Amino acid sequence: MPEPRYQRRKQARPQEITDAAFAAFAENGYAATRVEEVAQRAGVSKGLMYLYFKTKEELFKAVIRSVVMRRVDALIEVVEDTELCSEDFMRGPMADFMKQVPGSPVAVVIRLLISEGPRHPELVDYYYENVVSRGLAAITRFIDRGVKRGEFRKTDVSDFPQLFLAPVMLGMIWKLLFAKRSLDTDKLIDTQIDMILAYIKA
Amino acid sequence: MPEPRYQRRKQARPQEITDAAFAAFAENGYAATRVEEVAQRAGVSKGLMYLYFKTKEELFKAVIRSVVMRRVDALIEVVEDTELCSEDFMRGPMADFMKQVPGSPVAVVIRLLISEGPRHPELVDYYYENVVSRGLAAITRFIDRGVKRGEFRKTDVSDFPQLFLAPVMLGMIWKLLFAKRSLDTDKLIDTQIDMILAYIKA
DNA sequence: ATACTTACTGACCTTTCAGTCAGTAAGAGA
DNA sequence: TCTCTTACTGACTGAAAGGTCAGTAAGTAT
Repeated sequence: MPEPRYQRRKQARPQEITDAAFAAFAENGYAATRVEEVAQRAGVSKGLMYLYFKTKEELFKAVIRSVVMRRVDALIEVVEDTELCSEDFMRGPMADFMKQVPGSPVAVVIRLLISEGPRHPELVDYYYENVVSRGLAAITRFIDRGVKRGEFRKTDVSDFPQLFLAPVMLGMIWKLLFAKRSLDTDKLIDTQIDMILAYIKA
Repeated sequence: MPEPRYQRRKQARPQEITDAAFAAFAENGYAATRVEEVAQRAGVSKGLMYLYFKTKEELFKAVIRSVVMRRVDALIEVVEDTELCSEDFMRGPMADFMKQVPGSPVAVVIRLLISEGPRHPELVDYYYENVVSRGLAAITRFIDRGVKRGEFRKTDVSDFPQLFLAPVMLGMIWKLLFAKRSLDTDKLIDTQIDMILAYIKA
């Protein structure tokens, strides 16, 4: 009895292909990744790729979406349901969240968006609406709540939630480009949080 | 008498080609830019390109180097030769410098490095040695000088000059990806400087 | 003018890769 | 066991783009 040459797995394929594509894109970027290489990683023929994704570009979009989907709501939920006082929250759960971003798949997505974004405006919009915009809004709500509770002064910071992202962003880029020149991203983030707190505490 | 079909300009060519390539890369990124398109922009035949640059990759490196060369020392000189007190310097010349980075060619270089850097480690090293490392060192010296003068407290900030870059970096990426969602980069930078000052002032 | 050097051209070669499709076999149903 | 459907394969195609090179003409020296 001959070993079956392949299994039919219609329902699992998209995930498998998407995962393989993510790994390949993470290593080499979009342009330098061949569809056939993704197929090999996914243990699938090149032809099948085009059964599930009409073009390489569609595959790219699917990859971004799948990564985004999986971990959007993490921060937002944490922010809304905490019982800690604002300072403890910033130094605790919020700092932890920020620290793990630079090493996460999100960093890869950002890199891909920076490289390919200008040629895929709808994708950038999608990412903005589903991640950036919601994340920033959550931070702003958090700050305003602190103000309302009398823990924080009223400052420019609630207009610039990006101040929280800035060191995370820099940490991401640094890790990506200058991996061998070490930078203590965690401490960088802690210091930024210290500064913000010193600046806004009532 | 027939119009000459071209001029020979051996010495001016490299610059011209490099400038054209920078413009093309800025618009479409490295991978999506055809050598022939660069040639057209430079008003030159495709063949000539390969006379001055052995490969497309060599051209890419030359572009990065030429941009870097032209404006490395700006910040560093300004920092060293000022007579302002540290706070005024940070709010004045230093802030101005930081604010103009996101719209400058440096932003394009960063984007190119993020996209292609992982495949050109020597180029990343070159950029790190000539720009990042020297820039950060200048900032650290500036902070330490402030401490020595009694203007600043001794804080973590002199270990993390990246805190100055972080909002600049975020501003760059934002402009690149989310151009249509406005962000007041200047005010973001001012706020970060406010925060840093509040944190380190003696 | 004439001979000579070489910056420059543009047609061509070659490779690479996204995308296609005729055919095959896995697995479900009868 | 024998269909029958369709998930899947892999050889193929066409086009795009990096790179080459024989030839041409701009400029220079004599």
